[in-house]
Amino acid sequence: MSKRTQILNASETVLATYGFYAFSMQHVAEAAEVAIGTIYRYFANKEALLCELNKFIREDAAAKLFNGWQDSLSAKEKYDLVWENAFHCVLSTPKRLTLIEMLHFVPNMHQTEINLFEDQTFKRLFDFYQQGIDSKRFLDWDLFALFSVSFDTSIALAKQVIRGRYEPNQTELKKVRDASWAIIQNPDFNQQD
Amino acid sequence: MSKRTQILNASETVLATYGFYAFSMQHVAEAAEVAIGTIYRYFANKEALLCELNKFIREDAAAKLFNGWQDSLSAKEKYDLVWENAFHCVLSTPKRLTLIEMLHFVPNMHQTEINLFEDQTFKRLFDFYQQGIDSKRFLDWDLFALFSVSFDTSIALAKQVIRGRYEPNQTELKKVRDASWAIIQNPDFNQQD
Amino acid sequence: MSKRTQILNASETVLATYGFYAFSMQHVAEAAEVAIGTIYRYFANKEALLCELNKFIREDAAAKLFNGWQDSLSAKEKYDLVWENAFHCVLSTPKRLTLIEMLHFVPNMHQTEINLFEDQTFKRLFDFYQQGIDSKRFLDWDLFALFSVSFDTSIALAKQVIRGRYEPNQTELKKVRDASWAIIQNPDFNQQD
Amino acid sequence: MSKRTQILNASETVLATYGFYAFSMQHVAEAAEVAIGTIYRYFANKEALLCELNKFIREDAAAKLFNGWQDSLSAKEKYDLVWENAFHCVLSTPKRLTLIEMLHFVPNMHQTEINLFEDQTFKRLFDFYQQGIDSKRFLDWDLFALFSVSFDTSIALAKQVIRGRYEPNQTELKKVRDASWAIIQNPDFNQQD
DNA sequence: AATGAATGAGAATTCATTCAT
DNA sequence: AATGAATGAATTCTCATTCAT
Repeated sequence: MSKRTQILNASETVLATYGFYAFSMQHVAEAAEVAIGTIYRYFANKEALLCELNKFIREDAAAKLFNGWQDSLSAKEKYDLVWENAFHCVLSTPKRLTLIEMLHFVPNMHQTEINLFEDQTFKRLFDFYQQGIDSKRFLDWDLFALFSVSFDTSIALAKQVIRGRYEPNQTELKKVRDASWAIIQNPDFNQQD
Repeated sequence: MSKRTQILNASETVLATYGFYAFSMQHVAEAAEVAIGTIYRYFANKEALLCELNKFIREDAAAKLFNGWQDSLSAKEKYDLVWENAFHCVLSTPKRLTLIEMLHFVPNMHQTEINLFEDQTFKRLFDFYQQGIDSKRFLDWDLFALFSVSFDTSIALAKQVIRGRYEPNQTELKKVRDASWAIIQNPDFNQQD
Repeated sequence: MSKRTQILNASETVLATYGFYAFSMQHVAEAAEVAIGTIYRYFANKEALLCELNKFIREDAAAKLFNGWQDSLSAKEKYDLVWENAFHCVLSTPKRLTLIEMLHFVPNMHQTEINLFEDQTFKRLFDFYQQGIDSKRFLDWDLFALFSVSFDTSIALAKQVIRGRYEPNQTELKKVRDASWAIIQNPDFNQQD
Repeated sequence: MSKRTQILNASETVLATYGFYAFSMQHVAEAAEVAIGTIYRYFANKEALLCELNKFIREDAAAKLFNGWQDSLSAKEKYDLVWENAFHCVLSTPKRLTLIEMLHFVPNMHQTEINLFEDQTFKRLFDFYQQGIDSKRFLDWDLFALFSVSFDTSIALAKQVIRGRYEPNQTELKKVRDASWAIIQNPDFNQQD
């Protein structure tokens, strides 16, 4: 693993452990097992490191999200895959969602840039929804309104697990997932089936 | 407004504006228009201030969430009220959700304490759901699984608005809200109606 | 003495002792017997401290230069006073000339600003020369050409003393001083006397 | 040009541009277009580099000062040559005087060593003055007192030009030069002429 | 109760120097 | 000989906290 990646991984670990509250270059250096000066060979300063970490995390998250995706899968299979990937992804790195939120506060990290970046990494998911809308398979709502009642439920549920409020249960999980799929279906279209 | 409240309000403002990144007692003192020393008359130290801020924000959020709640309202009316209150509450203080996440990282702020505190502030909502489950009006799922596909959609949608991805639209909003209500209804129960 | 002055004095001492080579805020703080943080209460940063030091030194030098000046003195008495003040001033703070040179290298310290400042502090001397030129008492040269062969000799001589090349000797000193006065006299004017 | 000379030249450039304030081995390496490690092949460390630079600058200055010097020239011609060489030398490398001053602050660079070195490089000029004194052509003053009212005026005038206070003018320049020559002549001796 | 100057530990950053290639 | 990545001590600067007024 390259020094750069080593440092980025260490940064995520430190941030997830201590938060910004105690995110120091010293801690990162120790966690990455490099000298402090080495960090500055790869990143101009703390701010730059955090910006790069932002991208790094989002890219990694996107990769995990689409793990197993094949164009040959049916729409429902694709949905199930992504919904479950998201659920497990949040659970496996429970602090990440918070990290992503926190990284919004890094100076010079602007929403529009982040959105552009997200557009690219989540393009496949956005396209999937847009096709559903265009083909009348899904309700004729705004894409992001559909999101909030379907895909986002996987994240909402995972958060309840993280908070210790909910024990994941395979059967019930499938029910939630299927309900979130059902809710966005266009009744008219499915009658045609 | 008491000096204490003045300081807590200023703290939220500073935190929402600069994040932890630049959350200093100096900034808080300036925003609250008091001397630094004065903060220490009301809060033992920075950590204590942040813990109190955590409670302060949650209490305020809870109050806003149940604004207009009356026991005489019907179940659906109660749901609509809370769903919409949550939606507008997130929109009116868009950084709050992140603040709440970030405050988890303050040392000596433990998940179990927070959960206990949340249990109290959101008791009414939890009870509302539990009654729905017990009376078979809602699906026989875990309370928090229900949450994730119903109430949580208001927050997911508000977040899309904050991200600039979605323009709130009264008609569509109601559709989302109603769909999130519909999805947790027990079909057997409603047939009885 | 105010803390600010304490710090400026200490800064000159440290700079004169170690040069920029080892001019650290730590050294200044120790020499001024204050905490490092205290320096930052009076000066925004190291650069600002050096800029203020520049002014401080120049003001002090100007005060010493004109010590004893009275409008009632004759032209020659005024010249002798300033020439000798300059000579002793350089000798009493032998590193100052170098400091002044070095301070030109502080970023954001620009020649035009310095000249404006010098114009004010040395105004009396410039006026004195200008009157000499206008009244035809002095040679009809450029003011600063006159300077270089008269007033500047006091500094050139003092530097030789500092370098250990020359032992000041009251009688000879007067000869140099008087020669430097003689050289700028306008022969035509003095014939009129 | 040898790598060593390349590095010394780059050192002067960097020093003249940024001062000690930002004189780093990194900057020198970039300016010299060599790798940092290469500097250490030619100079033991930064201090050694600066000491060598000191010599390098002084040797170069001495060479320029006596450029065109021939024993066959008359005393006045020699004086004019050196006076003007000095004047143009200061103007062509305006930061050098300050550099030389600043290099005094490099640790282990002692005044006596520097004087010894100067004695060698300026020997010709010192001898010239001493012969003038011995032959009664010049005033019977200390050598360095004579210096301050004659040769040093060329440097004083050049400094006024650097400061932007004076525009060099060929005719006037000669007047200043000649006046500085006239002032050190022994009237008794010249009557003999 | 309120103030804000003073403190100094700790964080970010720089940079001389080393050393494996 | 030449390179430049890696190091970590030293430096600048910040900021929580104290305390005399």
